[in-house]
Amino acid sequence: MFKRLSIYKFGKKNKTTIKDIANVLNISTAAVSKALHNDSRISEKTKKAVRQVAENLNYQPNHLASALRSGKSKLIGVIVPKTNSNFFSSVIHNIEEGLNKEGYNIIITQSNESYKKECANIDALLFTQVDGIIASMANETVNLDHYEKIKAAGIPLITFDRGENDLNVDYIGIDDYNSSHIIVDHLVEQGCKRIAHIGGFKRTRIYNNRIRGYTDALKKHKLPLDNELLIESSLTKEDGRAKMQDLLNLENRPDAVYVAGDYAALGVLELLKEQNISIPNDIALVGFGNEPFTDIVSPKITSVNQHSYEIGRIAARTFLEYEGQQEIKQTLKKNILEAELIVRESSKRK
Amino acid sequence: MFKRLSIYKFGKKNKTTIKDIANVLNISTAAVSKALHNDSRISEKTKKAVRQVAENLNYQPNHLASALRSGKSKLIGVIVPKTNSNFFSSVIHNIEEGLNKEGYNIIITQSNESYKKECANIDALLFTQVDGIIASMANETVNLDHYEKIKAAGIPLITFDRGENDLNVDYIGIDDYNSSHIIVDHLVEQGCKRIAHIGGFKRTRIYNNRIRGYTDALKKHKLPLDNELLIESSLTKEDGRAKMQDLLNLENRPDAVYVAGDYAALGVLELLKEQNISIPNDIALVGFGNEPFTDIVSPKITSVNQHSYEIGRIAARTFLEYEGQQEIKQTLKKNILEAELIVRESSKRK
DNA sequence: TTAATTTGGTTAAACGTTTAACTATCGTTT
DNA sequence: AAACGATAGTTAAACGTTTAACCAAATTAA
Repeated sequence: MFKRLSIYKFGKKNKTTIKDIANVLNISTAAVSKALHNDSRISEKTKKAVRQVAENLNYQPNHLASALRSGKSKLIGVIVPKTNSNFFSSVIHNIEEGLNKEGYNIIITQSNESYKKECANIDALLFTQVDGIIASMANETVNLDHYEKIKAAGIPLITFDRGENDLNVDYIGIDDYNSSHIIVDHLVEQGCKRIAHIGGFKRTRIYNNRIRGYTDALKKHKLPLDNELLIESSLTKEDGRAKMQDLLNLENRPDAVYVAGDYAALGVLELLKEQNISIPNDIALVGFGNEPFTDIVSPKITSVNQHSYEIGRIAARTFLEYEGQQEIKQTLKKNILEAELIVRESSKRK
Repeated sequence: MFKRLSIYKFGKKNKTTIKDIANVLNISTAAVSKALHNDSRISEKTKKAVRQVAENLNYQPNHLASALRSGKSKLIGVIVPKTNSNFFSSVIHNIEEGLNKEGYNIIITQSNESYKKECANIDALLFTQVDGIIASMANETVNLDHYEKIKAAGIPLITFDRGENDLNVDYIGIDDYNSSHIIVDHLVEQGCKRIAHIGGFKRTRIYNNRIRGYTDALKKHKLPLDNELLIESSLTKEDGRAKMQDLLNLENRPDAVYVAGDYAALGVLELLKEQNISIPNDIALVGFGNEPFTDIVSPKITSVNQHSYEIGRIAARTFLEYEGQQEIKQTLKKNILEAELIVRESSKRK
């Protein structure tokens, strides 16, 4: 047995090119290229020979060269606020699966909810010559010029979850408006009469829709609309706590809280437990996103499943539909999925 | 106000090139290229003019072309088992931060703990002509041929957290062996006498080190080594439950369990709560990884902080040290950080 | 004054593919 | 027998940069 050397050299790229293959077989590089792409103008015999030699020489196509020549990098950029949430991680996984099949690879970037980082990400992706971008916007993002840049670059832009109507691009997400209806319906059914909503920023489309759904659902059930019970929040765990404390300070406390994000709902849960307020009997709690921890904590938090699988799959498919459609107009598609309420202990008053 | 058109065309890439700039200024493309790279052989006056025109024409360099010509893609591949863990997500963030500064961008791929996916990821990254790869191995991975491929490609390979000694590449991780000592010391201090260890797969270096640390620490404290108390696990939440049940079935139950992963520790916690076994008084519990949920559940789980920040930063720095070192031998570096035990309710017997 | 050096460029090839346009050979049809 | 159509390639340009090698003009040194 030899001990493997612990040292290896960089830069020593003795890469085989199609030229090497061509030389071995005494044919042109064009023939090799065509053979490898299974062009009909090359005989089966030559194709076999080329494949054999390519194998022997351990040929690896140079992606940069083909991308440069063909104008297609076969790379898709993905922008998400954060990867360490189950929702985004799962969406990414499914986008990847859908695109890999067609020979695309994805570049994942995180904005960390920062507008500046999102701009930098877009620049980096365009710089890398991606063939398309699938994005979910940062919370901070209001100005959309950087997204217009993508359109200006002439590549497809597909948004999911956090989109913006003004952008006029494809979108995949759940029906936030109706989700609020489902949640309020459920809480009313459990006997709740004063339902508060700790929502996200109104300027963000999805949160705005949830807010509209909430108010309309209250009207539907002929419940009074109390402005004190509708609160805007950054939806972090800490802000969830803070906003819940505000609600507890009210003279007329709510008997249910619908929080537009699971992390904030977790903050609410902690605060209520600390103050020995019974969940769901004193105050029922519903979160949003169905993050794994909603099923871990005690009491388990009722939440909304956002169908990350479907969203990822549809995003990939949507992009692929544009494939090859050079110079052809984009047909705008909005995919709105029906969300699913997962009822757990935090809102189930037997 | 104009209503923005909801339709835009793809492929219409009227991209400005250095040739366009050269034409405007009536100089050569070489001069433009040099001006943009701040070459000393170009006068300040020309540089200013070039930059101005570039700005006006909204010039965006074609990364593919420069990468092809220079042989450097300025792209670094990152391979992680999963992005939806706080540890990996945080490491990635810090790698990115370190590399962005130097003009590098990263491509994140997930293996989903699958050996096959890991192979596919490496192929995809090499295909994309990344300048280096920073990786943490999948649980499933035993055979290392695909990693040898990276070395064969002549680019730096840096591993973190889940590495392998046989690979002989740079590594950044915590001192797993000593972490076990710290944990056992802590549990002994709390009065525990029969400490079980639900560990990871022995074949994985980090888990093997934790196991060795565990047994050596027991010896150090003159505690008997009971094979029944040392269990190998896949460390999922479900397997954690199952392995804890095995421990509970023993005639002589342990009075403490040190679990090599937080998810498995969570399974343990759930099972113990269901069976009304008091934590930490009947059985003390320690996890590993300091995942955010350890601080959410009740009782909060004592765990080990793996310094994801440092790991990411060092990984980036390690790569950058190779920059420009073409044809120069790699000097093997193993960065072993001291882990930190975060003591919480699950092991604190007042 | 002449040679050497510096300054500020230019020219042309190269990176590894892809692809439009062309060609040579052979078998088939009228 | 001439024309045609397949078949199976070849040639050469192109993608947008970078860079080694070269060069002319201006400046400096001897």
